[in-house]
Amino acid sequence: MTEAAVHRSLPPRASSGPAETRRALLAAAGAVFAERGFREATVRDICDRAGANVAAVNYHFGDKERLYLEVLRQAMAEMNARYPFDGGLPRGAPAEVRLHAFVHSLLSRLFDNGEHAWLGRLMAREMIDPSNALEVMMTDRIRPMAEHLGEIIRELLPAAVDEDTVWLTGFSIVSQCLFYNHCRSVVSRLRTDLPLDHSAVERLADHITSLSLRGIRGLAKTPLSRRVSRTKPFGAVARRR
Amino acid sequence: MTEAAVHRSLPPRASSGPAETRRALLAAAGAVFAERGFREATVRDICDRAGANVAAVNYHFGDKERLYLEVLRQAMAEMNARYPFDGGLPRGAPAEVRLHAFVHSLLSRLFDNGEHAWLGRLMAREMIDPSNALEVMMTDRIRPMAEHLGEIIRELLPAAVDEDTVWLTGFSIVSQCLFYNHCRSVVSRLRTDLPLDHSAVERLADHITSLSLRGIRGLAKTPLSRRVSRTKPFGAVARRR
DNA sequence: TGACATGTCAAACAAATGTTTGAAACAGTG
DNA sequence: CACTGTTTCAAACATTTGTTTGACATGTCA
Repeated sequence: MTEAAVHRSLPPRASSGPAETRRALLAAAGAVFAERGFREATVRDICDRAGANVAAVNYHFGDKERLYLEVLRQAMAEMNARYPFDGGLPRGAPAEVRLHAFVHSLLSRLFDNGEHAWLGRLMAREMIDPSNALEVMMTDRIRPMAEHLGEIIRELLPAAVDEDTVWLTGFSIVSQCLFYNHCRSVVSRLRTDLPLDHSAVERLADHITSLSLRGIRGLAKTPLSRRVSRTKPFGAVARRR
Repeated sequence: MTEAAVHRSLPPRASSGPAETRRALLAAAGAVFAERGFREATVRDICDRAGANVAAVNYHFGDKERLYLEVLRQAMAEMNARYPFDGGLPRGAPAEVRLHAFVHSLLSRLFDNGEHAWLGRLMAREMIDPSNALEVMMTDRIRPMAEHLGEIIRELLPAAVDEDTVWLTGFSIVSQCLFYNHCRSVVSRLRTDLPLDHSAVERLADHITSLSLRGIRGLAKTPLSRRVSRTKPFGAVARRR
């Protein structure tokens, strides 16, 4: 029995007590891990922000790494529920509309400024410095997202197109969204007047979707024109020119 | 006598000596900084790999941070010279061709596997965790690159188009390239058969360039169709729907 | 050769950090 | 109240890490 007041019907939401300590630790840890990265984040900093003792992390979570994984799991679950990549659209909607909803949902998530706003930064860190947490991200979010986007793209392309092209097209679309997450610091240094928050989502989603749709439609009509002869399928050994 | 010929006119490129120590430290530091990040990289690790004493970093560079900045400066200079973003093309070449050269050059740089292959990773780190080094990157490479790409895009778009659109289009193009740098770990987990080295450059450059060109050309013809009414210029306050 | 500047090295230092510990505070139960 | 299990806390511990230090080696040059 980890909690003292189980026999009461009220949840222990007082401003102190074990459950509150746990919650405060998770909240503080998310911010600190995203701000500083796993290694550079210190449990002392986390505990200070949570108003808890240094030993609290080890008592409640075992060690720093298990706290990290728990933080990630909770934030992923909440953000996945808040931003479904179908944007709440039915599967029968036109592919163009579903693509726009996908892009809009992804951008909204990246520009979220709520409790878990730090998740984007934390995920960017994991992609550069993969740890066990990246596998959680892959199965919980990235693989399902890729699956969903692949369906949309296949609907927009002729059936004859190969899988490589579907993937490359998906990467092209996702990359345009993630750019504002991974390169936020660069964008704000290049264009200081460009707001990198939810107020930019509509404009960016429209831009990315329309540019990509035209790119895809053209691809459907003209299957790589003359360039197809210069390219090799992946897996083939390419020689330097 | 570790090196016999310092007093001669020959540069001290023997396998030991002060200059060689410096060189070995720079080489080792680049790899370690990119692998582990500035903070997590240890001078002991760097010195071990360089075959030097722990005190060598402080003796030759003052402190860890000045070593870091020196590493970055040297690698940037070498990579900037090796991969000019105009791809060696004259300014008079058609914009479509120059765009392809730009994308090809950027991808080649990201997939470089030479002495400074680690620079891409180090830059990705800086974008997530900006330090003084990011300013060096901005002035040495990113701002000139943005300038160059802007010229190409303006040539491809009607003169009447606003600057915001030029920037967004540039971001769309660059993002598709950087994706394979920042999200390399994710891509390789999604498609294990996709080679993320120079053998993929041709294919990726063709894909990104053609998709983007169609997107741009469509933008030139149809200026955002009905969607233009839903978007606001940056700087205007956007309301939630 | 002998003084001198330059590099190199092992050892030590001080600060930071994840974790442990033992005591104290607390709450619930008989 | 006494007893028990849970939670908190200050202090301590063991490592790691950037940097310093003083001795020693090396090459230069008068």
